[in-house]
Amino acid sequence: MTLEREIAGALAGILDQDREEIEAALDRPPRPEMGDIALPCFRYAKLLRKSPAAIAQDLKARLEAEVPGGQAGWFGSLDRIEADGGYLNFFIRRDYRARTVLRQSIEAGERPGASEEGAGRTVIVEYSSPNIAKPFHVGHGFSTFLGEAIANLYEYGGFRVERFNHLGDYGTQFGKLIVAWRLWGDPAALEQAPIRELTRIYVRFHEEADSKPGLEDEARQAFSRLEQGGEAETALWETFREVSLKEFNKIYDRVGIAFDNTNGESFYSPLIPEVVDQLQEKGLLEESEGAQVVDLEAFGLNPCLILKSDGSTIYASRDIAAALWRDQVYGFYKNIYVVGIPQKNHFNQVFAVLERLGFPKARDCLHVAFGTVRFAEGALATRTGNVVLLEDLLDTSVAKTRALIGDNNPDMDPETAGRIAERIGVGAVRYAYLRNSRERDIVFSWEEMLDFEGDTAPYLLYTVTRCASLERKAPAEILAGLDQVTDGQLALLVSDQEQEVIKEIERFPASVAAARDSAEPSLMVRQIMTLARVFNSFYHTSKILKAGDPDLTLARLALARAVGRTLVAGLRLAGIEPVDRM
RNA sequence: GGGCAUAUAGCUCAGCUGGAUAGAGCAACAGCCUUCUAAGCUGUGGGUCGCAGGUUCGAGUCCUGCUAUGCUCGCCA
Repeated sequence: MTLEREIAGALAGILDQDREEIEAALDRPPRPEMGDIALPCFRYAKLLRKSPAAIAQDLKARLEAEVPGGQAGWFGSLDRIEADGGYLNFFIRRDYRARTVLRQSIEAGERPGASEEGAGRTVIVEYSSPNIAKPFHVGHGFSTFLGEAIANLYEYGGFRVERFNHLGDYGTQFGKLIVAWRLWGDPAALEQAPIRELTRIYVRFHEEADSKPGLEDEARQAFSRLEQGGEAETALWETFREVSLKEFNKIYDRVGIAFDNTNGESFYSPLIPEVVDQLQEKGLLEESEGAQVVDLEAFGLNPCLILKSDGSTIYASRDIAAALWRDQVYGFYKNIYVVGIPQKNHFNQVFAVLERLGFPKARDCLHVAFGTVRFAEGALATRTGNVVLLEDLLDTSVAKTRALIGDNNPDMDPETAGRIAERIGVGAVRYAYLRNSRERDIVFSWEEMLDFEGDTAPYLLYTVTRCASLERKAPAEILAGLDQVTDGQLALLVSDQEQEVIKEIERFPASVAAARDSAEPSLMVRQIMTLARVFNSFYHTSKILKAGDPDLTLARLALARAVGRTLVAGLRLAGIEPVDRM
């Protein structure tokens, strides 16, 4: 039972109110010197016909009278209770917090905040999902890194996670590509730099299509033949898909992301007729302007187009078929789409059609939307070549890191330095995608992406290296006692700064759960940033190895170890690989 | 025009179900490396929380209207 619940229970008896309501009313004071748990008494003023301040005073007196101090129960974990204006403030004993929180952290080991609550349930996370034949640019980084973090968070909660890369490998754009290839394709260039060559002809297609409107029609016909299994078209499409995937995999390998399933849109296309049958059976399909649509007026949405007037499929039909297929094969608990905000309407329509179909898990399909990566001057655009490739961003970040290591740590051997630079450089970029709430746009700026000070991954990693360094430098006889640190030693950590660090260690599991449940890694990322800040502040004002008292040194080393493990766990969830020196 | 977002310090952003003096980072300025990694730490300045009403003991937070910006609205994905 939590302390909040105990307090709420005691207060409920005195106030003659519902315990759960009181527990919900409990708050955290804005500053540590005001206590740890607060009850605002304003709402009881009318009922009790007393001022909030008088109520707080009264509650304090009653609690102290009814539960004599020094007991072993929950009251014993409190240092004192104060009435401050209309607030009743509870102060937790510092020694109690130090030994309970750190003991728990020690027991959790490398996996603080991990749980098995998701055992037996499968979560599908669809993310990254680049378009074949198009460059993998910094815009794709958002879905890729956000999705990976969300997948990690679910795994950490004991869920079985299926990572889906829903490749954009179908649609009219491939008609365009086929037409363009036949007109201008250069096989040698495709061999050398496939995506560059495919982008080149794709861009050229759009340039020429402006003056030759017939090209667009040709492209639609080419796609139609592809969908009907035309041999020449299929062979070309397979080549495009294969060479593109090979290039994408270079990036995925580099950032340590491995998908369980790379079925693209093409995979689901053959499943659509069955969906169409089902829709027809239920009388949901209507003809409108030659196309087949599902009315969604009951959902406040426009009709969803299922089949175009030429009978070919569209992305909505593919997504509907995909959701049904995924449940058949995986029996998912949740089916999560990590896709940008602009597709909000599309997913609302898809989910609404699923619901009209009577699909029982329509509401377990979730669109986890995120903002747009753009330049200050405007959107990223493949067609005009106005893009920054993710690979170039990573290379630049790693190179800058490598130079910094050279300055700061000239003795490090080049191989180690290179390996560490790769982790830090990539981590810095990943962090930039995860630190803000996901629905915010990211205005791309080299300067901000390559900033390694303050609210950045290098700051977090630097803090980890400090913790690691302390253990490296600790005398062997002290280190030997670290695994057997006693409650009595831990209870020495009662300074303001030590307590702030301990509070943040305590908050970590809840921040992990909150980040997972709201598919918002920034909640956890920001929390470990706070932990790192309070630790660095402590580190600068307090001696650890030279604390003077061996017991205190041991306790502080235990604290540093707990900080290091918590930060490492959080960084890994964010997809950032830690380093132990830099 | 309909729908959905967003608006907080010079810049980038936090602010949990309404609660005590609105917080970080960057930038600016002033300090701190013979001492556990200075990619760090400490301090200073900087805010009519887009505007106007309303609800409430109490509003950055909830409601209404307005303004600005972004996204979206069947045969692209």
